[in-house]
Amino acid sequence: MASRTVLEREQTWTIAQIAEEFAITHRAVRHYEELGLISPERRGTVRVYHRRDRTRLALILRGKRLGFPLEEIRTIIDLYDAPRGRRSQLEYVLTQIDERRADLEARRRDLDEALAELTTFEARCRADLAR
Amino acid sequence: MASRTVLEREQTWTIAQIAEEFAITHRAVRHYEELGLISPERRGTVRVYHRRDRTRLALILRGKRLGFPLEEIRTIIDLYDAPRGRRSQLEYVLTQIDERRADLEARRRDLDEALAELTTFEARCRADLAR
DNA sequence: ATCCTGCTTTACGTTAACGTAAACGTCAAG
DNA sequence: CTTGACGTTTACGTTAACGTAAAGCAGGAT
Repeated sequence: MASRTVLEREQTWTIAQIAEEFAITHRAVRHYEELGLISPERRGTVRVYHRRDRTRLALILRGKRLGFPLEEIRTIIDLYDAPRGRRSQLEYVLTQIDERRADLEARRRDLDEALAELTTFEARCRADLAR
Repeated sequence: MASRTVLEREQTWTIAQIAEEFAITHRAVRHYEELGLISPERRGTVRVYHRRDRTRLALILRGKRLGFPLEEIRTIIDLYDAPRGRRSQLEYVLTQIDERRADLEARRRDLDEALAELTTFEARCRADLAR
């Protein structure tokens, strides 16, 4: 029993460690919490972060890099650990997944287009240079 | 000479037509102008838009869909019709292109990652559903 | 006991990207 | 010649995503 508690005691982090590791400010971390994107444990008044929170933070930051607003990011990552008990809920989640996929694929088309233009433009520049 | 002027008279658009076509407001169009992203001709006090402006607007909106800030979008599309006269300028433009490409490819990695996760998540949901 | 360090809340400030009047010019139609 | 229908400038309002003090608690070191 003693070894069990030791082995299963999962690691936690402070807000400073989290901020440091993800290269953001504590203010930003709390802001994400205010918007309901993460909800760390409270020990008394102090925030304690678990692996779950780190996972969500990684998703948040990737969402930001992709240019999504925080509110939208929230609905997305909430989707990932939504209760998928009843059949109706599962079906709802599946439709949401489809919407998300459509959005992401549209973005990828834009992105590939931009990259393609960049390539042909570079070719023109190199041609000018070789002149 | 008469046919020449008729044939070469290039088409122009009003701000209302532009806004309509791109599904944005006239206010947004003027905002982009204030930030120097487009610079339509002036006939007296009135704005006259040419094909060039439409091209830039398309680039602006795609940049927005990709989540870039307008200031950054400006530097990007300015790059496209920067003067590439002197060799030094061409070389500068080429380095800029490389930076842009790196940025876009990083985004694509994020995007593909997100899509992959979505796919495995969907599989889990479908499995749950088939239970 | 006090001091420092880290954490907390509260609250006002800031930047970006427009929205939203307000108030005025203009030109073709009635 | 007076409406409209568009166009223009000026300017203040709004939302998102934090930044930036300010002021206070809490626990370990001296």
